[in-house]
Amino acid sequence: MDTEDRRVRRTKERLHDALMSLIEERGYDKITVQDLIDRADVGRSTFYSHYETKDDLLISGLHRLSDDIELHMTDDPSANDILPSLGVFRHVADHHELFKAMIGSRGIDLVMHAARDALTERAKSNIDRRSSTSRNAAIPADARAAFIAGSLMAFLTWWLDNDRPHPPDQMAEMFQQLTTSA
Amino acid sequence: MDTEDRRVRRTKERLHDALMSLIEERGYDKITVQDLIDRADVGRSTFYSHYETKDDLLISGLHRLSDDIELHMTDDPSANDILPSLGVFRHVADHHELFKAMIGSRGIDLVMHAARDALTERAKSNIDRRSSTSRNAAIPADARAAFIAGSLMAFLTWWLDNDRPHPPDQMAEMFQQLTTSA
Amino acid sequence: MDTEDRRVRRTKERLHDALMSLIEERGYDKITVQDLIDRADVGRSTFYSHYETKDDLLISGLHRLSDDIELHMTDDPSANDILPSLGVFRHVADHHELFKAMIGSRGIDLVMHAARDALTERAKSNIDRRSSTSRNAAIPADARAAFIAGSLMAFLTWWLDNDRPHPPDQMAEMFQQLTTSA
Amino acid sequence: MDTEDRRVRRTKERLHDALMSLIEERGYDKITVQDLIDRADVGRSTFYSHYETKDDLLISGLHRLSDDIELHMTDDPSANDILPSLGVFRHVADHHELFKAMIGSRGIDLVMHAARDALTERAKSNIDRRSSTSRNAAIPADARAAFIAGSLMAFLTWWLDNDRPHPPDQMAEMFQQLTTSA
DNA sequence: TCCTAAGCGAGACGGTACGTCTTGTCTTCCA
DNA sequence: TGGAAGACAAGACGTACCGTCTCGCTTAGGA
Repeated sequence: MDTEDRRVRRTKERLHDALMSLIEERGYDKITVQDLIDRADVGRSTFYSHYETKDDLLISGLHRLSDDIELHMTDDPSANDILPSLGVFRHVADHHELFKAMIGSRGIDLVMHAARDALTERAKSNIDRRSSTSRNAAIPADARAAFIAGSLMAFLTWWLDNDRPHPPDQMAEMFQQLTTSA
Repeated sequence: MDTEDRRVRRTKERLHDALMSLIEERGYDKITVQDLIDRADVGRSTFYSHYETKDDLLISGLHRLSDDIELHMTDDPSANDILPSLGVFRHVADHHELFKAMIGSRGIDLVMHAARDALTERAKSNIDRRSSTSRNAAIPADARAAFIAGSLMAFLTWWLDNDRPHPPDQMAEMFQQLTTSA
Repeated sequence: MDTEDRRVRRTKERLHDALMSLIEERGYDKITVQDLIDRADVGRSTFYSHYETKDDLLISGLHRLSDDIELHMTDDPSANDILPSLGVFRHVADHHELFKAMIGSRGIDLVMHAARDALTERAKSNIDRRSSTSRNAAIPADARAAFIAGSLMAFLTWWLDNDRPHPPDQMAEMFQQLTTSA
Repeated sequence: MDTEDRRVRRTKERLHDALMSLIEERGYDKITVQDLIDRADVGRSTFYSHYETKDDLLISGLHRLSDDIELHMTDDPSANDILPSLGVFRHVADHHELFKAMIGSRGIDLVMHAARDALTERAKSNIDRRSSTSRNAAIPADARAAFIAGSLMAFLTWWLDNDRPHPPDQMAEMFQQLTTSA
């Protein structure tokens, strides 16, 4: 994978760029594979040799983002929380046009699902680490993790739907407060 | 609506039945309008004269369910919670084959979205009623409601994904515990 | 087949017309299915619900022509020949632009093949009828028929390739002369 | 052409062998350039540097065959016929698997066309040689030649289609008989 | 009792996007 | 330096659904 042809890398790059710009222009659902390859100046079969579907292209793009989020997170002063949400709010704020454009489309579900899975996993490992010390749980760690991650997604969705009425740090603060009992 | 032709009602009935049985057989995504009308023994144009899309048929079916849920809810001893979740868990348990069959399909997102919206609204009004007495919120009622409803959906999803490892009343109990700080 | 939907008939009509006009415009090989349906103002799936391929459309069109040829043939004064060729030469002359446009394309082979098969069959039955009276053949009737029909096609091809240097009746005369020993 | 690189010759050799074996395996139409270069172990660009298309490769292979036929022909005792057909029937019999495999494919038309052209030319020159002595023709030499060559092809086709029911010498005899009046 | 309009089944249709396939060109790298 | 390897643009293909439409049939409910 790291010894990928330079041409291949450029092709993928162009496809991702095309996807992003098209999402902002007309929304994820209204994009066809033809649109993508026209914009990216790429052959149809080339597209299909790299990605299975439009969704595949979107998801594969998320991996890049998640690395980015990771950075935000490690900077997080509240790193001792189960889910250091500040990084997430910041990241979403940074790309809010993109997220806004995706709302209402089927694509947002894909993104949300992938994000929730990643966050759930992270929450799970944080809970496990902590549980070794404090034993209080009548509630399975899995369930707690799913709850926390899902809550964050819901909170995030509300935030975006309402055009981010509060800054990221306030959002993180509220989220922290709402989940102290978890 | 209540003066609806008897034939019309029967047609709709057959379409909903067809949808439900097909969902359990092969999952929501793999159903086409053609499948529906074949199964329901209904003409193509008849389908489109009643519903705009397959999604429309699904959503319209949810209204029946929500009435059903309402019943569960009013029976709920924990009716003084912001969201009386027990009824929801019970209802989902009652139809778990259906929900299981929808998981992974695009349809579940529609259902979840509709359900979350309904729950959010309910939570909102409960919070408002309560807030008039106790004034504690640095957190907007909207956000609280979205958080609560979203959390419930996430918790529900985890429950279904893991084949309902606990009975509804235990789930409701846990949910209650996790959201006391909200 | 004769109780065919009026709409269906019109659709087929338009497709055949489109094919013919496009053949004359740019030659059979350069026509795509998309061209056909654009010209005929017909949906892609409609095309495929009636015909399997472009070739299929062409061949199915030949049946109409063969009826036409049949007429020419029965008028033929030389109807006692094994193959009354005059009708064929006349028919080809009537549509020479079409045939000219097909020369060199893959389509001409389809047409020629179909025509040869039809003519072979006709020759065969004529020979059989005659053979009952005069028994002279060391050569199987099948072979004779194939020979006669193939010869006519070859003669026809030469005629077209050289821009019909002789009128149909002269051509028929020559053909008659060349095949007396058959 | 005769100073062709040894490597080049080997490459061409392998491509022709690949073509022949693939034709017998699955028929001409089902062969792609990719199949050919895989079988011949040759690079894609290498193929295109030597041949323009798959058809080109096929046709270029025919030249070898025609040399072979030429040998058969000169051996022919009936060399005073307009077309010494015995050599042709023998040659086809020698390669009947190949020809059988091509029947029904688009490739047979290419071969037939090329063969007919060669035979027509040969017939033409024979007729011209003879005509200087016997003057009988109301029929142009061109037309006669086309007729003879086309007849032979048709006869040949019938022979192959019916799995060569008679030996080559009998076929040549019949053909001779059918074309005495030409 | 008739008759007239709505509801309906059947299914043809135009249209859009899909994922596959093959072609011929072009680039890179190796022997 | 020529050929193998193979990525690529291009674009036709046949398939799958969609939502619209026309057509008769049937089946009440009002005249």
